Amino acid sequence: MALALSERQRTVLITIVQHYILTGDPAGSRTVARKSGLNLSPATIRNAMADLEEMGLITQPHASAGRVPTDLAYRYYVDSLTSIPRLQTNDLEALTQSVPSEVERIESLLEHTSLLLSQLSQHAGLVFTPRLSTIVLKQVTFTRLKSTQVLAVLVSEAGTTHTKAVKLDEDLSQDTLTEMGNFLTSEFEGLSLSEIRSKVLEQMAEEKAEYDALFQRAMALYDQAFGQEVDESTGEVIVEGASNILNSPELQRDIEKMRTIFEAFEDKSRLVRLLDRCLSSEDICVFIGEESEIKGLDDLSVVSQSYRVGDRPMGAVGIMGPKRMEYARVMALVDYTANTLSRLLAGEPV
Amino acid sequence: MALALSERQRTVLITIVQHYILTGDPAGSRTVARKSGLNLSPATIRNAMADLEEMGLITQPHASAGRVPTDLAYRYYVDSLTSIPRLQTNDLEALTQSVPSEVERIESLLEHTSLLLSQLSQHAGLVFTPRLSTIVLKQVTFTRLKSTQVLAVLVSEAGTTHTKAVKLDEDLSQDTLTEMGNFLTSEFEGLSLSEIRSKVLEQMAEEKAEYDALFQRAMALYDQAFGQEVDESTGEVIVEGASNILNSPELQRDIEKMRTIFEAFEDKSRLVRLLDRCLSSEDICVFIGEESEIKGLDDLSVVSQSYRVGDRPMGAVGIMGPKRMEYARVMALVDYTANTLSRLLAGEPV
DNA sequence: ATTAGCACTCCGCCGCCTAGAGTGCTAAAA
DNA sequence: TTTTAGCACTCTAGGCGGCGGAGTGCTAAT
Repeated sequence: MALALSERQRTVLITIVQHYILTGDPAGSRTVARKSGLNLSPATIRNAMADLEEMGLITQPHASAGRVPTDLAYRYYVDSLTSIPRLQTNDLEALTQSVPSEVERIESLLEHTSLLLSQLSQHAGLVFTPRLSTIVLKQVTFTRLKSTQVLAVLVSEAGTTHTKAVKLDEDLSQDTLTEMGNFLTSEFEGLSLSEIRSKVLEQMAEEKAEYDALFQRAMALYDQAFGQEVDESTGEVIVEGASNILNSPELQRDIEKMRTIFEAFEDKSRLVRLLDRCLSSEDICVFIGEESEIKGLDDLSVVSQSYRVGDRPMGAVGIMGPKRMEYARVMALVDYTANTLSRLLAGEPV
Repeated sequence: MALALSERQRTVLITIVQHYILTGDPAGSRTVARKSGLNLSPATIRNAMADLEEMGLITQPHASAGRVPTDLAYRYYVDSLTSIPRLQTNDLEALTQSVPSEVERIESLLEHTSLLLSQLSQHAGLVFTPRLSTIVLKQVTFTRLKSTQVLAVLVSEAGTTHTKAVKLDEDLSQDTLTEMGNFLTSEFEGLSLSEIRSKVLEQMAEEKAEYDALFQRAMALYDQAFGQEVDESTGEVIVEGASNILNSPELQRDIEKMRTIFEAFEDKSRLVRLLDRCLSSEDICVFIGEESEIKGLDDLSVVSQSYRVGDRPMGAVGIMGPKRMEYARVMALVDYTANTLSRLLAGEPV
């Protein structure tokens, strides 16, 4: 539903939102009259504000306070930022300085990214790692830990590793295991794990005679290690700088709210759902308050953008902060970071 | 310095500590008189309390409140728990139920352990992972990611993996890399990374002719991947359930304190120092307030115990909570968990 | 050595008030 | 018709005073 606002209403609304974001104080008619640039008296502004209140865009925290934006107003405000603004030059500097010249360990890179986002935004940083099914296989190896205990190690094209210990019925030698790994690698390299998954299921069902026994057992072993995992794994969530939430004056009042927020941060499984909604879109995503549909996050907003390798989305980065955040700046930050990360992962120079 | 307390003073002190731990309220002479079991009037208790106050064991938050234990009193209290108490049966049940029957992924196991500790203790759970130098090598492999980009993967005897991407000057084939990995594995399996480190340095210095060129280059590659890392790596810290800190009424008052606590949680590098102090001792460690020597943790206590594989300590588990915590219960919890973890990692049944 | 009694102190709470901010309404001005 | 000035009204934050309760330290009696 497109909101039909008069030019004046629009200006007043934007002024209120900006004022509130900047100061944290409700905006009164006097303040809006001065700040808006409209050459109108407070009384006139009051009329416009009454309209906006009726439309559910603003409210007063108590009867004789100024007006505060509702979630709807934030939505309107964010939608009115037609394009993602440019990065502020100081942010740009800070970012380019912190970009590592080389990726030594992807896991660390993602953690670092989350931390960086939190530090620059002064909110909580957020990074979703790829879910297993999207990963492209590069190599599989099996390491014999104990008599019937084997560690399956999978290396992806991006350079991430994924392991799982497997218990065997029989005691296989390291040589046999190595051979199995080679088999699987040569057969499946370059395929995504979900593709492999279906191939494995298919071929194990057929039990084609063209494959020798070793390969059959290798596939069984692979399936034992990563089969289920592929379907279930949702990827991880890396949250850094959660303590920044404690900076929000409007949340400091209510310890109970604070607790539910922190619990929401720790409940990774729910956060993952946001990823899905963000991955499907090319554009940057902004979830305001209840839009995240996560209990406990209804006092926060989440800004996130997916990062890609090649054309397909791998995961997402973002920040979580109070609804009263500098959307323009944060969106620029998140967008730039996602792009940089994409390029780093692709091995391109940045 | 051993504190010389009369039997009565001792009883009064313990009573105050226990009362405060249980209720969070300062203990007055009336309360202590009733609770202590001593058949004395409040007035008599008051005398003893005056003595204790003079010794710096208790204070009053304000002039007409009861007494509150100082850090010194907690120390005395903890020291007086001569042996680690038995686990409460309900805790024991909860623990045995949550112990996984099989270890599929050590990283997940450690995370799970931290979470478990936090849930049972209602404080923040803490797990230190082994530092690189103590790890025993099982296998090394190199995976060729791009023309001159190689991923080094190291599998430990315990089943953990450690990776690092390395940039090469020349483009080596996967076959060559595999051979290099095999060389290194056969040469170094069963040695700790720090032992390997010195061997590598030594042999690279000598450049013995008895080793062929491939092996020389393999060692150089290994060194590039893990050489520095071994000396620097401090292991990781896994903190779960940090939000439990928000439950402490005595901390809720002071948001600023809360912030520094959360920041301390996020500053992993400092937490690691505690590990060292705990690893060197066989016994369970209790750091009360400033004893942790970590800025921001001076309002908390840390209880931790190392876990071992075989005889050598690998890392530690623990909890962080308000100084006013049930030390007896928490210590039992941490000790039991550390032992269980040790056994799980050793592959023994639990 | 222990205890009862007492005067004293201090916090937390309640009710009261005031100053300030902001509103909605109405009537006058543009 | 739109805008503005004026005004009465409402509500909050914050300061002030006055308790009641809890706990203490001291002294004198047991």
